[in-house]
This record gives sequence, C-alpha cells and structure tokens, in this order.
Amino acid sequence: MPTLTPTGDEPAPLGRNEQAVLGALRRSRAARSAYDILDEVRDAGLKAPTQVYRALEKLVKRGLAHRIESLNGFVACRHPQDQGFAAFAICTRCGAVRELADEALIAPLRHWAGAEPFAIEHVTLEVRGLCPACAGG
Amino acid sequence: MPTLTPTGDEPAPLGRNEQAVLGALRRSRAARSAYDILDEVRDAGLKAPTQVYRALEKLVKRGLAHRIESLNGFVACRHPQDQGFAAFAICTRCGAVRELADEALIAPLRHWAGAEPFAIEHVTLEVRGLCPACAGG
DNA sequence: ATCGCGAGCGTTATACTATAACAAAACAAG
DNA sequence: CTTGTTTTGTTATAGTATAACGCTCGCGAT
Repeated sequence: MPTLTPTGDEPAPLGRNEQAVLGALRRSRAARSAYDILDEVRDAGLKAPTQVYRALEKLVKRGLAHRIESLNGFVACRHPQDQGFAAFAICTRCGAVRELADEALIAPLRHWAGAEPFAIEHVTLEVRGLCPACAGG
Repeated sequence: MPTLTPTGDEPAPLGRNEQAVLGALRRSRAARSAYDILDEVRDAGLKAPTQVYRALEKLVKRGLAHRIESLNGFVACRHPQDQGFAAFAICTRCGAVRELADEALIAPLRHWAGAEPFAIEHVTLEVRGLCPACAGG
C-alpha cells in the first residue's frame, strides 16, 4: 500500500507525460488524434503511441479530457463542473469542437436513465454539423 | 445518364454484396466490425475489406444499417420508420445493441437543433451500460 | 543497507480499423 | 461495335489502438 495520499483520495499530480498531452489538447480547438498529439509532444520526450494513449486514458478518467468517438480523437475538457454526461457539437467544416453544458440536452437522458431498466455507465452524445461561423450566417 | 430508375428515386435493389453483409448484420444482436463481417461473408465471395466497407456505406446511406461509433462497428436497422436521429443502448457485458426509438430521448435534440445556430447533419447518441438481463435484476 | 515487491514507464512489436489507387468488368447510349 | 460511365475487384497502404516485456524507482521490511 502506498504511504502517500494520506487523506484518502488526494488526486496525484499529473506526470510529465500527462501534462504534455493535456497541454497539446488545450492548445487546439479541434479534436486531436493520439498520433497528432504524439507529433506535437516529441519534444517533451514522448516517443511512442503507447505513452500518449496511457496519458490520455488517465486524463479521461480524471475528467480532464474527453474522447470524441466519431472522430477517433480527443479534446481537453472545458466544463469541469459536469461530472456525468458530456455532449459535443462538432463542426464538419472547421473541426471545432464545442462542449455543450446545456442541461436541456442532458436532463432527458437522466430522466430516461431513471425510467429504464438499464444501468448507464457512459453516454456518448455528439452532434455533427456546421457551426455558425462556417454556415456563413 | 442512366435510363433505369425511370420514376426518379426508385431504390435500386441490393447487390449481392449488400445482401450478404446485411444478412450477417441481421443474424447478430451485437455490433459487428467490418472484419468480423468479412470473415462471415467469405463464402458469398467477398474477399477484401473494401468490399465490405462499400456495402456498409450503401446500407447506412439507405438507413438499413447504422454505424456504432463507440464500437467501431455496425448493426442492422430495426426501426426503419425513424428517418432522422437514431439512438442506441449498448450492453457492455453481452454486447447487445438495442435501437431506441424513444421520442422522449430524441425530441430534446430536435428542439435544441431548432434553437441553436448550428446546422445539424448527424447525431450520435450511444448509451453504454448493463442491459436488464446482464444487470442480474 | 539491502532485499523484495509493486507501480509506472519506455520500448518493441503487432493487431485492428479504414481508405487510396488502380485494374477489370458490366452496362447503357449512340 | 465502340465509347463513356459506373460499379466491382484487388492490391497496397494509411491510420488507430493495444499486447507484451523488461527496466527503474520508491517504499517498506528485515
């Protein structure tokens, strides 16, 4: 048993690899693939996909990053307050990913979860389309 | 210009490859990867991933199949009446995929789409968790 | 101190998913 | 028949993700 983390669930500080990967995610408004990220963090000493994937896994577990299934990519979390569901609007033209905190979108899911005999572990909600800027409006 | 399809948008009949792939999807309650399907339709003469992906692309365009992003897999459509959004409940234990036609789940998305300056092209809504059977209830 | 253990990291190799590019065949129109 | 178009077949390759193994480092026990 480790002797640190004395109070019980103090979140361990991010390691070098996690910091580098999270930094790369935060610098981008679009989702990045693990290999994109790898290209960007080679300077920081990461050399293989495994290292990037391990860092991403930890970041996602902590809620500091999200996986975008429909892009096979990742984004930094911009709404740390949301502990449960997260939703994303993805522009198919410019690639920008907006994290949606809209409770109107999420509440129905919670409601459905309560009514159905289905034990929800995770929800993926990804809306693809044109953002206002790209729609030319 | 083709002379067939005389009335304008008569849906061309499915080709051999599409039929074989759709058959494989319909036989399964879980999502199948393109390579899974390929193994199953080798008898029908398909030999390369490209053929399976092309068949899947056509089936999805017609609404006869759906892609499950979070599994990199595909399922046959079981609710042909729904033209717009489709949602899925995916059991993480047995892999069964249930297509959700629940309007209560989908209506909020339509509502959001109307209110937001975002031109929706496609919505991915995938709920992962334990189905009633696997939850032991 | 030093031994042994467990956690995490680095590295290599490989599996899995998807598409590009071109060849061959099918088919309608002239 | 021949020509242009569309579909299908085939090969090769790109892109995404994980398995497996060995090293090192920190810690507690002796």
